[in-house]
Amino acid sequence: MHDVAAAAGVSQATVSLVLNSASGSRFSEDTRKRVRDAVNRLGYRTNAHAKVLREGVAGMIGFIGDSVATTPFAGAIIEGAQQRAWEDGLLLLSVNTGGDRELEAASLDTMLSYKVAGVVYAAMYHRRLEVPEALTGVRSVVLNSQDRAGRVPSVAPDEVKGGYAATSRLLEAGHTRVGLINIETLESGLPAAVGRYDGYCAALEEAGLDVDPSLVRFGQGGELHGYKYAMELLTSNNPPTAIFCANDRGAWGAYQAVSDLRLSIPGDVSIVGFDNQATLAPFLRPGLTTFELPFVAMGRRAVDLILQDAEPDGRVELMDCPLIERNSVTHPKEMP
Amino acid sequence: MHDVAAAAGVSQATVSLVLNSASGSRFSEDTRKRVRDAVNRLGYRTNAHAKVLREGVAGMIGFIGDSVATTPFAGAIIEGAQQRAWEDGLLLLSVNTGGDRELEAASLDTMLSYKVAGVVYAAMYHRRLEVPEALTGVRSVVLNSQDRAGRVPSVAPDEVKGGYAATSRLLEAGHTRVGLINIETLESGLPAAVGRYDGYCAALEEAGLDVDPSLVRFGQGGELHGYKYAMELLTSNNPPTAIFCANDRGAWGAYQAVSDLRLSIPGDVSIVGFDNQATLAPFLRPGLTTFELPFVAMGRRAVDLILQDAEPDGRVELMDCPLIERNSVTHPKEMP
DNA sequence: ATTCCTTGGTTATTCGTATAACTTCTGATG
DNA sequence: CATCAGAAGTTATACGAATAACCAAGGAAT
Repeated sequence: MHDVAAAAGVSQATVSLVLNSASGSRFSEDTRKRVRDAVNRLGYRTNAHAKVLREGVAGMIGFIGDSVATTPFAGAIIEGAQQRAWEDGLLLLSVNTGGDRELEAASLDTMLSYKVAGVVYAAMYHRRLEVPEALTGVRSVVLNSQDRAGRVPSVAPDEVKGGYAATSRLLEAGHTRVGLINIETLESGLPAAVGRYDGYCAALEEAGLDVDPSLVRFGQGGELHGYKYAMELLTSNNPPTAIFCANDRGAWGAYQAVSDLRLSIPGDVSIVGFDNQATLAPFLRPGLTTFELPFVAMGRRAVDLILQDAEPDGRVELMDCPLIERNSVTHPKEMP
Repeated sequence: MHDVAAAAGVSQATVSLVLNSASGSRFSEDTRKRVRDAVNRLGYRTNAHAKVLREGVAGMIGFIGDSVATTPFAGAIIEGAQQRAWEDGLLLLSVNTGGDRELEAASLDTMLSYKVAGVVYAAMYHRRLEVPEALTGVRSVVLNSQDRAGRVPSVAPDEVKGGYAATSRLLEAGHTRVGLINIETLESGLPAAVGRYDGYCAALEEAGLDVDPSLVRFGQGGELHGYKYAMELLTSNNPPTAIFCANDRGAWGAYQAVSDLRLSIPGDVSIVGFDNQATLAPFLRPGLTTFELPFVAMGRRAVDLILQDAEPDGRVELMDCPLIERNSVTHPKEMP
């Protein structure tokens, strides 16, 4: 900046003021032009660190994820966060810890020494977690999970609403016997499992139907369990005409079971998935109707909260999972 | 740091020297202890910007990707880069541009103003690309692609070797009629298509076999083309006993074709894929034998080059694609 | 007794930017 | 004619750490 000043024949302060002050008429047009020319001629670029040193806060947001970047699933979360940050001219300082608490603490420490404007603490899958000690006192948001201690605001998918919407989609098509293949037991406490189940029950109840335990299965989220439980449900003596699979991988297993039983989707049985797994759901035949976890939106929202300097309370913000309509749902056979 | 100095009853310089100088005996043990105690008591954390301002270079590496984070595929690339960076205590300053050159230039500019130690320019898929103007003169590496102008060093997968290894795997199992379903035409110039094809030819040649054009197909990488071309190959009057699908999605299509023809894998036809797509290859029945793109290793290597201050030439470093053995390959039927 | 080394510090300066406070000049006004 | 008000800049300082250069005191060597 001193070089630019010298080249333009003005003082360093003038250069700074010309480059930064929005209030127009502080300097003569002539001077402003000389400064801008010198800047271009010399290829001057401001030193962000000097600026931060003076101002106290950097144009960066810390992003700590357990394995977000690697997960095919949740990579979009980082994308959303970064998009939103860039809208305010901020960059993301990111680290994937792979769950290593030591690395987590060390990298968080480094981030804080860089005076990040805030920290997003993102989890690969929706759960209740303990945020690191050093995060208290720092502007931060838990993403795709919830702070168990309830001190840091969280952004997470609305699992209940999702399960409700998925089940409703099938009920509205006219089904009255709707099976559920869940991803985990309720005892696991996994919000995705518990929430989607609750939504399933709520939708049935609202439609005046009872929850029939013989139509509900709890697996481990793999396609093997999807296959096994779909087989069980469809070969029972009073089979469902539709199945809500609480994740797409389970749905894939169900597809294989349906195929092995020489039945067809959606003609004989309608299926709704969950997750809208990019490398799976669109490629199944027929295309799987499913619900999308709003990763990009959640990433955006988390950064939003930081930029808006949200109250550091334990508020949990739940975001809608939009329906991705494809071709695996139709009305039940009996009804025209 | 001044506060710490005051609390410990020494000068700021002493604090700095005690905290940083490796050479032990500069100060008395007593003084050192007083300083360390004060640091802990006050919860002092160094201000990285002040340090950078003096030293001229930050403990950060810029990472610019076109869509790397979102791609289920290549997210691992960012993981590898970050791992390697952190081994030297550096953080990744990352941006996904989605291919927007303007955003790219702007974010690169911001990164440079943060005095990053170097910039990794990563592409979602392997191709030849133009690096941004501002990158010249900056320590940088092109990742998962190659600089067309040949000025920036590149790290990319060894497609030829991969194609060669995939084909060899089938030849070694005893197959002599090996089909190829490629992901693109050779005219596309796509290194993955051209390289894997070249490797295929080289392996056949080495085995003393001719390349039979009737066994080779060029698609667009989707499972639809995989299905179509596998159908063509397998219903021809002299069908192959094994197919090398140049990507896993194509292999998936081929699986469906095999299934529709009431044939079995690997009994009737062996299949090798490419990409080891995490959400696909392990879940096919039988598990797909395929090759992995070394994303983590490439990410690591790119940062490595930056940290080692590699010569800024157009060198291309090719990395091996390891074989992921599953169950889709066996010897041909005729041979016991 | 002077010089010289060692130990254990301190002082002063630098990095690049932002900005409060000051200066100088030119017209206009009472 | 004194003064007051903008316009157009400049000067000086602070942000926080690192480090070259300096200093003081105590012993050892000459």
